[in-house]
Amino acid sequence: MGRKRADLLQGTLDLLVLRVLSREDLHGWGLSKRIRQLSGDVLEVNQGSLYPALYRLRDRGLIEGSWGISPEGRRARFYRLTRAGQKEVDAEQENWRLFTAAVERVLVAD
Amino acid sequence: MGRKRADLLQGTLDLLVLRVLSREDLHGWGLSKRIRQLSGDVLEVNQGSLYPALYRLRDRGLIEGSWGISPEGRRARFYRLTRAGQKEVDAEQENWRLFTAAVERVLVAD
DNA sequence: AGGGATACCTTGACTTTCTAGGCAACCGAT
DNA sequence: ATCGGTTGCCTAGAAAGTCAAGGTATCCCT
Repeated sequence: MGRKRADLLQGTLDLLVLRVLSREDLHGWGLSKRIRQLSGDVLEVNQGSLYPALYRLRDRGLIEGSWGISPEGRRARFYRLTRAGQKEVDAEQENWRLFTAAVERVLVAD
Repeated sequence: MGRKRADLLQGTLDLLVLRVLSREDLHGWGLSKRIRQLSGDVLEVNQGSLYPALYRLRDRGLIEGSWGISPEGRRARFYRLTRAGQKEVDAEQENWRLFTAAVERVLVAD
């Protein structure tokens, strides 16, 4: 019900995850912290949204996961972009830009 | 399943409707055409999304509707912003800007 | 008579997100 | 030794918004 700040708009989470993973392989927990940090503490990624999103992306063949050891020395599953994911992130970002530009046009119309 | 663009991101429709109504009173059909036109034919508003959105906004007390005659001479329900709606549109727009700026920061990081 | 445009409205499925948990291992402090 | 905090993964159920696909009615033009 209440609209908090930090609530994500449907569809943006996939793009954010893909874009961050396009720069570095990360595990879920780290991804969450990275997105929050990069966004300047504006975007909060819920675990309950993140993991389902990762499985979605994996099922679509855009990312792959493998177990490893986190910088903190814990067992963690690291994700990396597949070839398809590298293409998808560019497409989705282009899309996002087109979309926000269109919204902006409506917002500022004369 | 397929993701077309023109699909709206959840949450933006309310803002678009409020912003357009903040400049002119319109009925559903006209609102739909106006948003498409202002966005440069990028944003398509489905009737099945628009009417529920209008009722939501009405139930939240942000807009009011009244029957009238459209420019084409047809019976149509015109909506206008309430006082609360005028405040809300500014708040939601500010919110949208903060959100997109945060996303952009993640997208272009280093 | 028929088709197209205008205009309103509803239903059901679908997708995504959120809330709110659970589980486990590790670490520092008491 | 145990307690709380952190790291880390995962899931179930509910809530919300959008979409596809309808239906209804009136008006106008051919």
